[in-house]
Amino acid sequence: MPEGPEVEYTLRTLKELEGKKIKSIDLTEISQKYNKYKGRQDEFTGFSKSILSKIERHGKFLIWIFNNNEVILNHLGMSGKWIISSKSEDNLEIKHAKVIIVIEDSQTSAIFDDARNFGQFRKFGNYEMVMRYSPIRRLGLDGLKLPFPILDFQKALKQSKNLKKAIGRVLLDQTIVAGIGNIYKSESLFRAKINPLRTVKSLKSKETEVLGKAISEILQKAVQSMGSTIHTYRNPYGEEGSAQKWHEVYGKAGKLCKVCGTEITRIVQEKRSTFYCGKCQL
DNA sequence: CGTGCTCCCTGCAAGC
DNA sequence: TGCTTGCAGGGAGCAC
Repeated sequence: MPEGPEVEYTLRTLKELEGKKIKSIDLTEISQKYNKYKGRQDEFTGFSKSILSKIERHGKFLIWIFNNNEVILNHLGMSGKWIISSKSEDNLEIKHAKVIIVIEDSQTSAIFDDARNFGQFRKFGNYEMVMRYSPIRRLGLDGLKLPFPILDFQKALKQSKNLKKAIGRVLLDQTIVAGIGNIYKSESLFRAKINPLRTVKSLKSKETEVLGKAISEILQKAVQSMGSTIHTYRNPYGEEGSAQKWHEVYGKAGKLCKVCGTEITRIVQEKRSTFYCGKCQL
């Protein structure tokens, strides 16, 4: 389940492709089963012979920039992953491959594999068009930015639309902090000892400061662990992350809190699971 | 323009 | 054992 840290780790790996010449960007046969890819191959023929100049991460989005000025907006969704392969026969074994980027004059290709089809891979005419695209334009501060901009975080929380909402749901709002997903939401609140049901309005300045620090520490630690592997996530070399080994509350409903021994609670906020310790988190 | 709602999709685990 | 059910998850696109 890629969140900001998993996308960041993916980016760092994919950066080895920067500066390389593209032979082709191909949508796979299986991709044509799905409306979001169907009949779109023509959009990607113009990338042949272009150079991949740079890949950027904006929140959980990856933006692929090419020297033909065209840009690809890419999101891993919940099950999407990139696989860097140096053997073409590998491609056949990847069951849900949607896109194959072949590098010129090498055996290397990058394959976008996305079992649940929540991922995105779409072309924009240029970089400015992507920046104007609403989900990108509205992204809030980057949760992985160092040092974490505490004051900006506190200011963003204070927007009137947030005040009556529970902090557990506001943390998933990418227009506030970009890069937090459901796992690190619960883990950050546990680290900050804040109950996910607390309204934003009820949080004292000191508490939001502690929360901001907790978010930053959790996300950084997750990147260092190569992300969390729950079900599907792998980095582009097929390696699993290890952040799930230090999760304190996520997915641990009914298990005992390591700090106080109380059973971890699972609740549903905005149709998303939230896990917390009712004793530690007030 | 922002907000809130439904839908997208498959693999896996739990329950029967 | 084998079937059904529910859950996992972030964003697109739409109506308002």
